[in-house]
Amino acid sequence: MPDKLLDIYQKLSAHFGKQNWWPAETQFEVIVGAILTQNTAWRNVEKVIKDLKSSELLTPDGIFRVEDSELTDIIRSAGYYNSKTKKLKAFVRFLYDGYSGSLDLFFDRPKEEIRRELLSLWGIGPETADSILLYAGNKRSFVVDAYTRRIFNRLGVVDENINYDELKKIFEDQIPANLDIYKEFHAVIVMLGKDYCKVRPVCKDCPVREECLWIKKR
DNA sequence: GTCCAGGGCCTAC
DNA sequence: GTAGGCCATGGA
Repeated sequence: MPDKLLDIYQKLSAHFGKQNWWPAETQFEVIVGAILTQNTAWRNVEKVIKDLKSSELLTPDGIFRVEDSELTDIIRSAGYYNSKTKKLKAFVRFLYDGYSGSLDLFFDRPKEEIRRELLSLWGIGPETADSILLYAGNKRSFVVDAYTRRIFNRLGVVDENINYDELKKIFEDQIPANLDIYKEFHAVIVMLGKDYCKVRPVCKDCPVREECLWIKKR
């Protein structure tokens, strides 16, 4: 069944509707959100984004200039505030060092090159790099997260211990080379994960329960 | 009180 | 190269 992934996508898409991810007004807001939401519930990030905006700090220049202690204070409710302060600072320092603080310059290169560079930064791992590439840079780079691995393991598509790059490649090999599908597929995966496919799943009314092997062998 | 959330880094084997 | 510990808040 070569089109299994697309089949799942159609079902999720029909069930959840268009998500128009990532919810952000600027490229930089996507990047900040991607770092702040690492292992953190999005609702805890929303407040911080709002506060950064009202403090007029949600720009490369703003993050570059703000004192570490003030930044830590503002992002506190997103958790891991010490390391996230360092991560945000590391990114804007890199952006100024290499690209005069310009995201347009930064993104105006082949995606493989951008990805390697993002991964070399402290605090940016594969998921954050791919989120930035896809939702801030509009590059086709599929985002894999804990939900993706859990869901497609339960659906019988992959082993639960499959590594990040292998799982990413499976998606990129099988879905159409379409930016909108890349964005929406990951978005509805997260919706499914949040609403149904949690660590302790809520299988009643799950839109893909018919194809879920995990339910059957439970 | 316990578990979990749109990860990633560091250290030990 | 990988398993385990660590980082921390807020909601269920």
